[in-house]
Order: sequence, then structure tokens, then C-alpha cells
Amino acid sequence: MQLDEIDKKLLMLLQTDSKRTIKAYANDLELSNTAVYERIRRLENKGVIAKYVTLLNKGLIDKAFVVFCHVKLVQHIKEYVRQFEREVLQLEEVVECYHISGDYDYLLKICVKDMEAYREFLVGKLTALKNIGSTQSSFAIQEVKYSTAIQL
Amino acid sequence: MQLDEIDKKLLMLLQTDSKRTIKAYANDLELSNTAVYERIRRLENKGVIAKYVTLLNKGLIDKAFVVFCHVKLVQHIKEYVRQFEREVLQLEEVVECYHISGDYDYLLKICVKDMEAYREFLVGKLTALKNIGSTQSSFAIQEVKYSTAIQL
DNA sequence: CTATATTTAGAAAATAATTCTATTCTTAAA
DNA sequence: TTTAAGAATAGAATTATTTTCTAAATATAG
Repeated sequence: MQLDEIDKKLLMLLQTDSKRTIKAYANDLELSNTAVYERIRRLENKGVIAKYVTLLNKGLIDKAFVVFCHVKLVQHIKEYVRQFEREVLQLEEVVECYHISGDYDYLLKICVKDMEAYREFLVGKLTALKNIGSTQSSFAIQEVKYSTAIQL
Repeated sequence: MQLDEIDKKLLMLLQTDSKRTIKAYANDLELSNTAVYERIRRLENKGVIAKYVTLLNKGLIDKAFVVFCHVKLVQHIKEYVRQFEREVLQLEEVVECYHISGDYDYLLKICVKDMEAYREFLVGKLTALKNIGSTQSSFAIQEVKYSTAIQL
């Protein structure tokens, strides 16, 4: 995938704010509307642009309680691993999940209302899954940085 | 913040895809354009909608190497803590940073090109900061789930 | 109930996205 | 270099969408 400097600047602008007009991006890049329009279309078609989304203020929708939960499985048979991953996708409280190196197998990021909601999630949903060995929860005391933008 | 069922459905649609037309959302919600338009405007003004962004495909921009780095500080004097947090905000490789409970003080999510780029970040930038005690890196073997949407 | 404020619908106006045509700029081969 | 082919760009025309406006319907408080 070849991205020239204009593509990179454009993608930085789009990552920061996707609701400006094409004319506004064109002004910043000192290009015509059409040039910017065609570049965006190309980046969408190539798959570089994955999607356009709306980000909400977690504090205002009662989901400001963020927990990182390390999970260890009992068995690492391919079939069980696949099953765990399928089930995690269905858990609405889990916003991110990574298979990671180290002592634990998975790292989950969970957003809920409060500790009580987390307890319900942990006891009622996560540890209720088959093949869960141990879990270790770290609570977010403060969100220092959260960005969906990747530097180009 | 009071959100009725229509607001919640609308926010779920907007979180999933922010580039549809108002008419499209209005059809899904069985409302008029104006009703949806005014609801979106209200949610923006109240701050429930934080921003609209473009998400990129990390694999196609050479940033698919994701690392979670736990960081312990040496001293926890308020001034040093503030300084660390200010500096983390400036590190372009760091996409998320949380002050967390547990053995370590912070959890950082880092996106770079490959292990070599991570080594440069860790040695050249992160551990070069003042007041860093120890760090522990976990490498993402697989991204099982990544979502910016929060269930309402 | 009644008055007031809020939400909604439909139409009109303003703005923006998309397409079209022609031109300019690159690139690679002669 | 020069030239031909392809890609990228500009500007205008068209189409689509957002935004505003007016009036009606619905909900809310006294």
C-alpha cells in the first residue's frame, strides 16, 4: 500500500474529525474538491479507511467504569480457544480483547457502569464461561489518554 | 443525562456507522428527518456525542504491531506523576494510557510497525523518561475484538 | 383541563457530495 | 531528451443531503 504525503495528511485529518466538508479538507491540503474526493474514495476502496464512527462520552452514558481483565485459560486446545474467542465477541461489556504473550492468555478491556455492574459481568458472564482458569482485574483509576488515531 | 429508547437506538446506529444519511437513520427509527436531525443536534450539544472519527486498517498502514506495556513509577509525588502523564500524551506511539490499580501504575497500549520499532520506542522514548521504575511488555498475538462502540 | 414547552412532520432553502469534461502532471519507453 | 499513456487534478454542472422554517402534534407542569 503506497501512501504519499498528501494521503497521510488527509488520513490524519480524517482520523481527527470525519465530519468536516470535503472543501474544508481540500483547503487544508491546498487541493481541489475533486482531488480530495477521489483520494478518499481510493482509500476507502483499498480498505485503508475501515469505517466512520461516532465516539461517545463514556461519563455521560454511565459507562465510565473501565476495567482491564487478564484471563488465563485452563486448556489451550484449538477448539476451546476458538470457543472462548467466539464467546468474548458476544459479550457486550467487552470493548477490546487481545490474545497476548506473557503469564496470561488474554487481555480484555471492559466498560460498565460501576463496580456492581462489573461484579455481575465477572461472576455472571466471564467466569461462567467454560475453560476459564484464572482472571486478574485492574481497575482504571484515570483515563490519561484515549485515541483512535494512529500516527502516519 | 436522560436518554430515551430512541436516543439509545440512534446512538447505537451512529456508533456503528457515522456516514449514513439522516434519512437512513430516520427510516430505521421510523421517524422524520427533522426529528432525527434535532436529536443528533441535541446529543452533540449535550456532549453525549464526543466526536466523529475515521478508523483505519492498522494492517495496511504498517502499524499492526500492538503492545501492552505496564509501567511502574519510582516515585509517586504528585508533580512527577503529572509530568509522566503529560509526557505520555506527547508520545505518538501510545494510543491509550490508563492509571490502573494493581502492581503496576499505568497500562499503555502502543501501536508500531514491528518489534524493531517497539524496541526504539521503549529504549529511546519510554524508559528514557524520568521516574520510570520498571516496565513489562505483553505483545498482542491476535486482536480478537476491537470496538469503539459502547452498548446502550 | 389549560397553558407552555418540547418534539415532530413536511416543505423550502442552503450547502455539500458526486459526476463529468477537459487539462495538467507523472511515468516509462523510445 | 521527447513522446505516448496513464493517473491525478481543476472547475463546472448535477444530484443529493443537510439545515432551516412553519405549523401541527405531543408531552409536561400548574
